[in-house]
Amino acid sequence: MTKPEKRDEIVRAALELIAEHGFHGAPMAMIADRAGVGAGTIYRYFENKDVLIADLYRDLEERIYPAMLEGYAPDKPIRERFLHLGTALLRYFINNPLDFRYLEQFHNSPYGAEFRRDKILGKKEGCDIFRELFEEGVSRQVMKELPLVILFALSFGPLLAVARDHILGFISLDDALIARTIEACWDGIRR
Amino acid sequence: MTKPEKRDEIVRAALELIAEHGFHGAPMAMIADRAGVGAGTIYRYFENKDVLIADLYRDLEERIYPAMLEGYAPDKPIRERFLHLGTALLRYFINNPLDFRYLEQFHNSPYGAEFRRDKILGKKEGCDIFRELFEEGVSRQVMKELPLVILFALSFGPLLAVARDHILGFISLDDALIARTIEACWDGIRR
Amino acid sequence: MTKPEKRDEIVRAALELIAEHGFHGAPMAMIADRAGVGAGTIYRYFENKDVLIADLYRDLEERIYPAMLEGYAPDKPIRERFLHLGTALLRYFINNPLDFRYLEQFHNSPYGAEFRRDKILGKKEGCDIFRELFEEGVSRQVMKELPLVILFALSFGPLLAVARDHILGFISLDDALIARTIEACWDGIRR
Amino acid sequence: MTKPEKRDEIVRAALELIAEHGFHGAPMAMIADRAGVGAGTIYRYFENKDVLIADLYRDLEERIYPAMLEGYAPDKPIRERFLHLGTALLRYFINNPLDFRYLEQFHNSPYGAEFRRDKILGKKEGCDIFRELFEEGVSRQVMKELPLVILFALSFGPLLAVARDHILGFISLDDALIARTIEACWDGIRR
DNA sequence: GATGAATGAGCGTTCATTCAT
DNA sequence: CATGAATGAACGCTCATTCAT
Repeated sequence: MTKPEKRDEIVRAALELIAEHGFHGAPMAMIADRAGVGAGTIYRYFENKDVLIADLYRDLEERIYPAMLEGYAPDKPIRERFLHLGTALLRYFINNPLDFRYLEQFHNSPYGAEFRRDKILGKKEGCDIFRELFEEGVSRQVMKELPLVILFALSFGPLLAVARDHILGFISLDDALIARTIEACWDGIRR
Repeated sequence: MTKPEKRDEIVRAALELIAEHGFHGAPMAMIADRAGVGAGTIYRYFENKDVLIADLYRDLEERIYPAMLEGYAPDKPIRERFLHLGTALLRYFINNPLDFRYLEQFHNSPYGAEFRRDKILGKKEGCDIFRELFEEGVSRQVMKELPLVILFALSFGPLLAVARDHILGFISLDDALIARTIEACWDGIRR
Repeated sequence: MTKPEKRDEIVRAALELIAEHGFHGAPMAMIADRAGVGAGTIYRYFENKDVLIADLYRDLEERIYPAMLEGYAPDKPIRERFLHLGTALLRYFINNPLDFRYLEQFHNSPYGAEFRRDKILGKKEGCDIFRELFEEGVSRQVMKELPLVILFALSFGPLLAVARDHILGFISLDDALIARTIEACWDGIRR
Repeated sequence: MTKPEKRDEIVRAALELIAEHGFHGAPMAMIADRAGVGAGTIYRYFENKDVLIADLYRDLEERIYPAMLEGYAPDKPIRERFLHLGTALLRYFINNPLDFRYLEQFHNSPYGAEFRRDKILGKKEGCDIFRELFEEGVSRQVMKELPLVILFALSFGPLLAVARDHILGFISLDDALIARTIEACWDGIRR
């Protein structure tokens, strides 16, 4: 087994366990076990548990960004672009519930404190596309003239809540419901 | 020092520490220390840490509900009622950031798993008022015909996100901004 | 409630709880509760838990001694005297299982270490009657010429074992079985 | 230091401390200390304290049984067989006082409650040999026609008492005294 | 004198991390 | 390199004892 494969196994095991049982329910020994490596091996790839957790988070972001951008057409109207991004993100969460659960665990924990500013996608890559969209929307007077942070909240707030409800089984989202939900988000931010 | 005062000190200390550092970062000994009591004393008032955490949550709910209902006029139009409740809740969180942070910690943890369904205010009293409002709004065709769960998400999602941003200092909400935010939420759910 | 009554209640409660659940299962607070007194009150009558436990033991001894001597006729033959004492003791244990269980708990614990030498009845009063009997039996060549300690062992060993078995329900002793058991003990020590 | 050596050290330390001070007087930390290992190390070999205690007991049984059967001749007369077993057992206790003290602690404790019925050696292997002997003795009319439980009591009761007295230094048993004691036990049960 | 709330040392146990193999 | 046995600090919790009322 070569190096990157081992790292992947560790990351996968950690994601599963933490998503399912929280940080509390995922001791390093258990992660090592599930990954099929020795406990000490984890420390060859990650300095300590905090670093593992943070790296895992970054891995996640890098998976979400391309999923969101697939089929994205920057020259379409703002509304359509918003609907595309929102739908893609919500779909990603629904199709990757472990990722979603991990994200929630991470954000709501001391581990994620330093990353919190960045919301779902941080101020890095993934977020830029939304930021640009919002800035364009505001300047073109298509969206409400509200601080970016609030536009984010109006978009991601419902989106995350709805994803959680679906994953926890409180509701079952089909394509129609997803579309209507994202449209309702749009109603919240549009002029 | 009489009985209720000690209980209050413990509750206050636990709220502070848990809101600030999470459940993990608030050992019983530290809570006792901050409360100015012996470690064993906590167990005179709370059977164990889980019970302390759950009781703390219930205390919180009982403070939020009346704050939200103050000045509530059930005979006013649906929109105004929604704005009242949303504004009151957001204001409460802004004025009681510790309560808000605790609530978030609680919901996102095994402790709060059983309460999760109930969203912010549980399916108990506090939530009923929102549920009734939504049901009335839908049946009177003032609100979108969406599942209740989604209407909740469209309302509370942004509200909580905005509260978090304010408390973490990413934005400073004044009365005007609060009003515009809640109105944007309304735009999301209204027909 | 006057002083001696309170003491009695404490002693009774402690006996019950310790006999039933062992020293481990009988915290001072529980004893106080069962006795209907405050936790601190126990310390007016007993310096600490060890003293309570030792005093309780002495109380017990003082109840057993007269029970054993009732109807004892020092001028009867040695065999008959032995049978009387053995039967009386076994009967006492069967009729007072709590006392017996406590005695066992006590002897087999660090608390009883210093008393162990004295066997069931210590080298005090209660034991003297047996010692005298054994000494007389040996010197009159009615009993085996064995060290007193061994004669004690041959008498009390089976007696206690049989009492325990009865109390734990492994056997049900009736008058006939009691008599035959004590007679078998006699066979063990007699010439 | 390899694996079994560490386990052995822990078992030895636990045996010593528990035999000497009882379960209460042998905290895990103290056992670890005496064994020369870290506190957590014990838990690699024993799930928890209860399991350590029960395993220790089983270890003991497995040492006693063969010691008792060494040189045992099943075709010798019943009396001789009884004398052999009794002598061997008493000798074992005298030569292994720690084992004896541990056994007593164990039987008289909640830990040993489930094993109590089985007397010294449980109803497993070790005990069967005695049971068979008694059953044969009764059916051949060599022993008194008493319930097995009582025959056990008449045999083990004195044996254990005498072992205890020797170990506590109240008497010093030599070969002659051992023989005469076991013979006295035989007198108790024989016809 | 009686109380019982308060105490804190001490318990059994977990787990992130290390390091000899 | 990879391992996993070993570690010990830190946790949640109990309970004998004290002392203000």
